[in-house]
Parts: sequence; structure tokens; C-alpha cells
Amino acid sequence: MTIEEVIKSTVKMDNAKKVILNIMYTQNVIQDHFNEIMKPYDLSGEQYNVLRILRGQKGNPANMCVIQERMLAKTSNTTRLVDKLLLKELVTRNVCPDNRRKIEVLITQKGLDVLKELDPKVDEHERVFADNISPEELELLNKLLEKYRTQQN
Amino acid sequence: MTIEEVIKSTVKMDNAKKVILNIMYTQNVIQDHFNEIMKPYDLSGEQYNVLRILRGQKGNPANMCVIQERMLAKTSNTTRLVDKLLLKELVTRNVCPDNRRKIEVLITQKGLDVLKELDPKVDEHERVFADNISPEELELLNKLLEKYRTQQN
DNA sequence: TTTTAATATTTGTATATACAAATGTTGTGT
DNA sequence: ACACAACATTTGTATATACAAATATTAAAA
Repeated sequence: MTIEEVIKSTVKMDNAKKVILNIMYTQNVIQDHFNEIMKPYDLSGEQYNVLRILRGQKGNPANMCVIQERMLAKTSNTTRLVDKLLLKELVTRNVCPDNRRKIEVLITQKGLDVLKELDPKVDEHERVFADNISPEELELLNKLLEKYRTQQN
Repeated sequence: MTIEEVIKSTVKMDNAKKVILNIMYTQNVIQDHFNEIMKPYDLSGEQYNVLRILRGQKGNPANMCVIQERMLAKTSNTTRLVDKLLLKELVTRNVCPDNRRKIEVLITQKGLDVLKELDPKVDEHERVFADNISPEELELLNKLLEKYRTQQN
């Protein structure tokens, strides 16, 4: 399905416009698919993302600002995301003893267990889309996207 | 900047994962840039999108469901988006006389004027990114994205 | 040692999104 | 005509996002 078909466009668009709509729409499709996976676990995509960042710390706590800078959506509200994870006992949160401005967030065993259960489903999620194109095309797509947004930040 | 640098990833990711993150992040970058353009006009991206759909009707009113199906984010709440546009007097809203279930939404002259003022800025927005890659690459990027999401929906 | 600046996080607020339920209207079958 | 399904839209509610302002702590400067 071309992007014109998706938005039922009657007029011809140039490629510059089409690529923007294609990226926006593809992101929507991916996110909807991902949210479906997360739904039974009562996790939002961003909550999952925070958990994965914390697991990546390999036992070391992460400060709020470290979490923030590793997230895709740089304007997310980390405090409230962590609040939600805390309620579900997937993380712990403590004031850093060395610097009381900072907060140390750690993933709990329960959090690790949830991630482990999700791992194959997330892999599958990634594969479903990737399998639509060849490995060479996949690599090319990455390169093109990175080049496309070069100018910005 | 590669996607690994963006999220400060320490571990190596495979291309299937990278392409998902690249699409999500690129969408974020595009959207942030677009929101900056809309901000002085007190319009959200989706509000602008509705206005553009209405202009595309060329004088004919659009029903809510027509607007809905032409939007990228299929779960948007069209009623409340139109509410906002109505408050700003950018659209009119009337019950359809032939079928009182339906609503006829029309863009006003004021709405058309705002769009006209925005047109060059939106074109520029599209060009800024597109200019980072060649016309051939742009076309290829469109094809790859469309192929990538084929299976879904 | 005060004052000021910088850093890290939280809170408030307005808006947006997701999705189920409710409302009102029209079409269909009996 | 009546009941019921289908359709179009709105409303409610919970959560998410965007962004400015507030708070608390530490570092730096006078």
C-alpha cells in the first residue's frame, strides 16, 4: 500500500512530501503493533523502553538524566514513567548518597523477569517487518534514514 | 549521527532492531521540527493536517469519517480536533441535511489564509530533510518504507 | 561565607492520544 | 409499524506528551 493510498490522496505529491508521510505513517504502524504486544503486560512502549535501558546498566543504577538521554522521545517525562514502573514494582528508586540531587533507579528481579518474557515477542515484532525486505535493503534503509536526518542536531 | 549514538547504546544491535529505532527516532525529529513551525500559529500537527484535508476538498464539506480515514494517525479524535479548529474560526461545522447522523465540516477563508501563509514554511520543512539525500535516494527511501510495512494492515 | 549560578529532578497545566461506552439516526427485516 | 442492526459521531476516562515553573542540592564566584 503506497502512502497515497493510505491517506486517500487525490493529488500527486512530490517525493520530499511522500517520504515525510511515509516515515510518520510507518512509525504509527510499528507503534500500534508494538503496543499490541505490550498491552497484556500493562506496559506502554516508553515504559518498556525505560526497563530496557535499566537492564542495559547491568546492575548499576541509572540516574534520571541518564535514562532521559537514552530514550528516543527526548521530551518524555521520566519521573512519571518511573512512577508507573515503581507502582508495578518493576524498579526501585533511591536518592543517590553521593549527590542528593540525583536519583538512582534500578530494575528489580520482577522487572528482569518481565523483560525476559517479552524478549522473544519483541524479537518477533522486529522480524515481522524486517522480513518484508532483504538484508541488503534493511541495511540500506538504515543508512538512508540516518543520512536523511543528518542536518538536524 | 547513527541511531546507536543517539541512544548511546553500548551493545551492538542487529539491523532489524536498528531500523525500527531509526524510523521511530526520525519521526520524532521530523515532528519536533514541524511542531516548531506550527507553534507561532497555535496549531498542532494534527490540526494542520485536518485543515489540509479540508482544503483538499475544494469547497465541498467533509464528514468526520472522511477526515478520519485521511489522517495518518487513524486513532485521532476528530471531534475534538475539529472543536479546536472551530474555536479558532478556521472551520465551520454543520449537521448534514440529507443524513442527520453526519457532520459537514468546511474550511473557512481564515483557515485558507492560515494554510496559505504556512505553505512555504511547510515546503521548506520538507526540503530541509530531503536535501540531505539525492532525488534517487529519496525515491528509494519511499519504496523501501512502503515495502517494509507491506505485511501489516 | 554569602550570593549566585548550575545541575537534577519534580510538579503543574494544558493538550493529545487510546479506546470503550453512549447517543442519536438511518436502514432492514418481519 | 416495530424491533433490531448498522452507521456516524460524541463523550468519558485514563494515560501520555509538551513544556514551563518550582524545588532542592551542589558548585563556583565574590
